[in-house]
Amino acid sequence: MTRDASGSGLDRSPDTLDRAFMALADPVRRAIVARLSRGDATVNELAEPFAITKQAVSKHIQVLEQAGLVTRSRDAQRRPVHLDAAALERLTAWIDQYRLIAESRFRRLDQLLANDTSPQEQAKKEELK
Amino acid sequence: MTRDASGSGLDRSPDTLDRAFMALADPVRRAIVARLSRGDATVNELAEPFAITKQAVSKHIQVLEQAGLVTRSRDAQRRPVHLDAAALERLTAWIDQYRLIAESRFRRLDQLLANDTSPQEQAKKEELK
DNA sequence: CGCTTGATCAATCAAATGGTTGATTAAGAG
DNA sequence: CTCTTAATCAACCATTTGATTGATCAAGCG
Repeated sequence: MTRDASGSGLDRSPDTLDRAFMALADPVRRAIVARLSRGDATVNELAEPFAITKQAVSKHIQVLEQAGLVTRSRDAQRRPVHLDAAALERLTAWIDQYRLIAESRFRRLDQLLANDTSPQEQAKKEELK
Repeated sequence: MTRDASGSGLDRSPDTLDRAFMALADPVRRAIVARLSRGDATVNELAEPFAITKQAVSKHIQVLEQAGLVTRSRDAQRRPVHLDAAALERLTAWIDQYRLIAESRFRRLDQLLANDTSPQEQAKKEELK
């Protein structure tokens, strides 16, 4: 996957949506997001509830960071991880974009069925396929 | 991977969320979702815009189906694929759940900052989990 | 300075994934 | 029945990923 497939050379690197959805596809990373929603935390704090090493958690955070979902700052030798709520909102925006289209289409179809419209009008409206 | 092993009982089995986010992590599958938002379609119709075989598209649809994002029915020898808007809504619901928590926390923090709080203390206030 | 803590880097390994080609099933059409 | 179309199944290959262990780096602390 991730191959160009179009010859235009535009899709060279996986975009932010790829990384963001991929990041949330893992239960450990989702748990990290859940934890971070309540406040910033360090790698060690995040690693504690799980039966995986800190190195693994560090990698997970790298994934979340490259997906733009979290940011990291410096506080002495600690590197607190911060959840970016705006990035989450961009995800829901993408999903809703198509969800709303599908729902409005469903509502229109529902109306047609309720109104018992003439076959010709139905055929017209059905060109949205 | 995908192992809970934490005993906290948060995420146990290969969840629907896993599959759903994983499904949307692929640009081809997102394009399929975008196309399906405008109406049901067959494998061949979906495969046409892409430089991949119909078998590959069939696999993508299987992934989307196991993620609960689409359903398939029978129409003679055709098997139209249908987008499940409710499944998309469940995804946004999960994201928003934590996005809203993070945002409300940010607003509280914002209020604290407005009350003349130095950046160092900001990190300490972060302990309001 | 050496020592401890927090975090990352590096090499490695098993398992999963995306895609392909080729064969096969399901349902109609001639 | 034979042929065509739609779609899936099956075997296979290349790449990627998650996780581990061991070493390394960075920043205080005694």
